[in-house]
Amino acid sequence: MPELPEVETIVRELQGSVRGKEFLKVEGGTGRTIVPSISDVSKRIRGLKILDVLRQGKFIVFVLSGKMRLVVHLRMTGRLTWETVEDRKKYVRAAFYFKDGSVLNFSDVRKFGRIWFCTEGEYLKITRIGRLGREPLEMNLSEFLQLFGGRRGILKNNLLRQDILAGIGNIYADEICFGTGLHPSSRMERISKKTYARMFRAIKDCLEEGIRHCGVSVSDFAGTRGDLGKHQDYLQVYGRTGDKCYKCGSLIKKTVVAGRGTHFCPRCQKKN
DNA sequence: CCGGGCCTGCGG
DNA sequence: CCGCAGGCCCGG
Repeated sequence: MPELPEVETIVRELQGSVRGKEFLKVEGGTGRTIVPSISDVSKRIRGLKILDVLRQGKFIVFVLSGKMRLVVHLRMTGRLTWETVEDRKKYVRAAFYFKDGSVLNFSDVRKFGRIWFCTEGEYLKITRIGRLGREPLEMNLSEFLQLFGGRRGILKNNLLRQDILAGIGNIYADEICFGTGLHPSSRMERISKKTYARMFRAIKDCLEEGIRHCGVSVSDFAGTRGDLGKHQDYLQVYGRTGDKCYKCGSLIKKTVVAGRGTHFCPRCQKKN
């Protein structure tokens, strides 16, 4: 499940490899992976060049010539890999062919992933990037307090809301709660300003460390060259059910919060 | 705020 | 062989 650090890893790799490439065609199976249809996109994308690649939340945005955008969301099991990587051939849902002979594959086991081809004028609405909240790594403490300070409800639900903070998913939400020292089902309205300051640091630390280790590769994530991330070896709670907490030695527990599997240390993380 | 839908693989 | 894995959307 690619979240902000995993998507950032892919985007940084792409920035070093796809700028200036010119599209030839797009091939792939039918279905709803690509919007509009793959034949339509294939015709219209021919001759366009990639000017830049950037990340917005968990979206990957290719800035193309002709005022066009190609936007990718990997959702759960999506991957963008070069064809030279022997990567899940039977799950390739779209293959992007370039004039220089290279091919970028979008593979996706569960078919939740989406690709949009649209104009720069409509891409915010069509892809819902326009509804994203703030980028957590481009925020200072006072902005964070302004954003989170007056909120109500359950902590983890708020961390997962893309319209408040963009890019946090289930893994990093659990890690951020641990870093803050709060149980994921803590009530927002009872969190003190001091604790919010700790949460702000935890958000930055968890995401930046994830990027430094090129993401978490439990389940499906891999980079564009097929290489795996290393951050799974540094997680404090996610996926560590029954293992000892690195801080206090208690056994990590798992429950359900916000409808998702939720990992926490019963001693370090108290409900407020 | 919850739960179902979208999908498939895989673990219990 | 059921149900879990959890991205996002939608309806209630």
